[in-house]
Amino acid sequence: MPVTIEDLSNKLGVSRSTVSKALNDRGDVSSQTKARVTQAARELGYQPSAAARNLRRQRTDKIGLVVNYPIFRVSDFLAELIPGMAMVAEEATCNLILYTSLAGNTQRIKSLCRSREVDGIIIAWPPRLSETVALSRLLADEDMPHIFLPRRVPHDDISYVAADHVQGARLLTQHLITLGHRRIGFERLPEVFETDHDRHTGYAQALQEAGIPYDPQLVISADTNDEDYGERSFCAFTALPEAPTAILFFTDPVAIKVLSLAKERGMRVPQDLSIAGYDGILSSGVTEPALTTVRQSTSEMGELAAESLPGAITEGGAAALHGKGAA
Amino acid sequence: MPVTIEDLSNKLGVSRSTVSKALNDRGDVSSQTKARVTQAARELGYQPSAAARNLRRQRTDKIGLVVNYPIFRVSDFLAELIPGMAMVAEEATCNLILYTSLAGNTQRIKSLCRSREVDGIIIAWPPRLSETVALSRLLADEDMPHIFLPRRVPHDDISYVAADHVQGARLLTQHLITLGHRRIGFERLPEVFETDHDRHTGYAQALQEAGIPYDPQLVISADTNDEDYGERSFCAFTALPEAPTAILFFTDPVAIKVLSLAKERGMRVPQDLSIAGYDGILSSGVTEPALTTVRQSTSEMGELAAESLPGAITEGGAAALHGKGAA
DNA sequence: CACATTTACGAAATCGATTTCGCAAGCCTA
DNA sequence: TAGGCTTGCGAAATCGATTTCGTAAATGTG
Repeated sequence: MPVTIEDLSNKLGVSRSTVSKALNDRGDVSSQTKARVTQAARELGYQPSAAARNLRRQRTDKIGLVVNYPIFRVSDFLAELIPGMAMVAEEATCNLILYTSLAGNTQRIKSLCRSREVDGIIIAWPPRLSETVALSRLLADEDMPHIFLPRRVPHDDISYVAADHVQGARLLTQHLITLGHRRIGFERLPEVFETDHDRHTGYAQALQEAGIPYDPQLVISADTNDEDYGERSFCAFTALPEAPTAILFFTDPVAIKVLSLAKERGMRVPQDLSIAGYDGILSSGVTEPALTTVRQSTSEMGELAAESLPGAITEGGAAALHGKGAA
Repeated sequence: MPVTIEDLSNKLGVSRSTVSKALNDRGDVSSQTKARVTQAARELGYQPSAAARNLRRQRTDKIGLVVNYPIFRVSDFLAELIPGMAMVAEEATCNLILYTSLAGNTQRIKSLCRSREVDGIIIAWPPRLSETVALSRLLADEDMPHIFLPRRVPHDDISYVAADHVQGARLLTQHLITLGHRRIGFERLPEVFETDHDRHTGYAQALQEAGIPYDPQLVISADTNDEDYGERSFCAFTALPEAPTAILFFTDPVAIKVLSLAKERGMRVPQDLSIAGYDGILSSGVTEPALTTVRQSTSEMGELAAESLPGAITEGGAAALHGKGAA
């Protein structure tokens, strides 16, 4: 049985209140008493019970990381995200609690809020916009500070951390233009997230700045997210009457897949076709030729999210927090 | 302010005890009363306070994942490990709490135990053997169920989950032998973990089974873990009077590095040199030529660890738990 | 009908901290 | 020296659940 505050107070012949005040450095305690208490606490290895403390203080110093998506799909991204978040959280004397099986289940999210086992929530991979907004309202109703990651949520009163995809896609496109490309393919994602919208905006901006006309034929929408995704996309581009000399893809795995397809068909990369990805995952370093890619500063985003939440919690109420530039 | 059990009892005109007993399905409550309580709880959206519950029950249904190593070094592995662990834990109505900054700090680990904010601990990447044993003793003294991952701990009373590296290395070596290799290089790791020892055992076993004499010259110890690690290793092997035709490396990143070095020097892989890794990380699928690799079933290990701990906690006292075959 | 047994519920203790508020002793001031 | 202030401490309330145990009513038994 661990040492309790009562054991301490008995041993010292002072009241529990005094012990508590001495250890927490608040209230009226003489410096002598404080010293005696501190000393005894160290000797007995006293550590306050987290449960008792949480109950009384009505806070837990824990942040929930709710992964709102089939987790196996995002584990690469997760690997970058989690370490940073956990470390930053711990610097603020918080810890991260993982919730992987709440996806889409409003009831269970509500339960999580009501049980008050976390002080705030980070929602990784929020659902489509309308649901995200609803989710945010729900959390706000429950007085639960929260933040979305890594997708922009275009509402003034909803907090998120996300890369600046407009800028990212613009830079990437500019890079391809600098290399001499004029016909640049762009693959739209089927999902209706801001991410896709922003990238498209950046792509269009870069074209305009370079005086290249925007050709709708070069913008192809991938219709689903299944296995053949990459292949169908690739075919759609190559089947074009005037095929692009470079293509922008949105996830490196897909770009890598397309790269190998292109090589299979005897195209030389990047001489015949330039392929660009977006995630900057590990593999980009090991493929050959190396993939042109914009690196999302994932770990930074995680850190930012973890940082922002304790602040919002302490100051009471989640302040609107936005933005985060891509590298 | 969330609904408390008192609100419920007031509304229904029954005592708190009755409400609690009804909801937890224990003690004497008439089925009518139980129905009324359940109904009201649903209506009001009552969810018991985690803190109050934890305090009274003296358990938290939380498992600590203590990453006992600079976390950025292991994030790839972590990405595979965490999802499985978290999901399994949640099936057992537990959650994982991340602790990334306790590495080696005995005091803080002791504090974690004493605060009782977790019911059990998974230690990822335990330190060298002697420290691991000491750590296990400490945790046992604190009555904290715990398990080590993913390294074998050769003590009967210490629980761990790890791949069967003897078998894994044996299979990999056999594979190379089947391909016709007779001189197979083996790289020993500088660290004194069982992992290295077991792999070496498996390697030696496979050679013996194939009637190939064990040549100590082919076994090279990497001395440190720095940047040039892969390069020095590679040079050591190629500098041998009779160079190996295949080499076993222990981490895929190193193997991949060596692969590119070999290509730089004009060697053809695998015609001139076979290179084998061990981790089975993503990159193995995207390098060219594909790396021969033994896949550690990381996610399974995570699941196993998460599974074993709640059992040990419930049954009181961590039962000795061992083994886990490699694929 | 008298007595033993169930059944259903509630009062109160408990988990282990924090925090408020009151009180006594010591000190100062006029 | 009487009255007001400060200082240091402790009694008790509180956070919100669970659990033990006692008791009244209902039921069963001879």
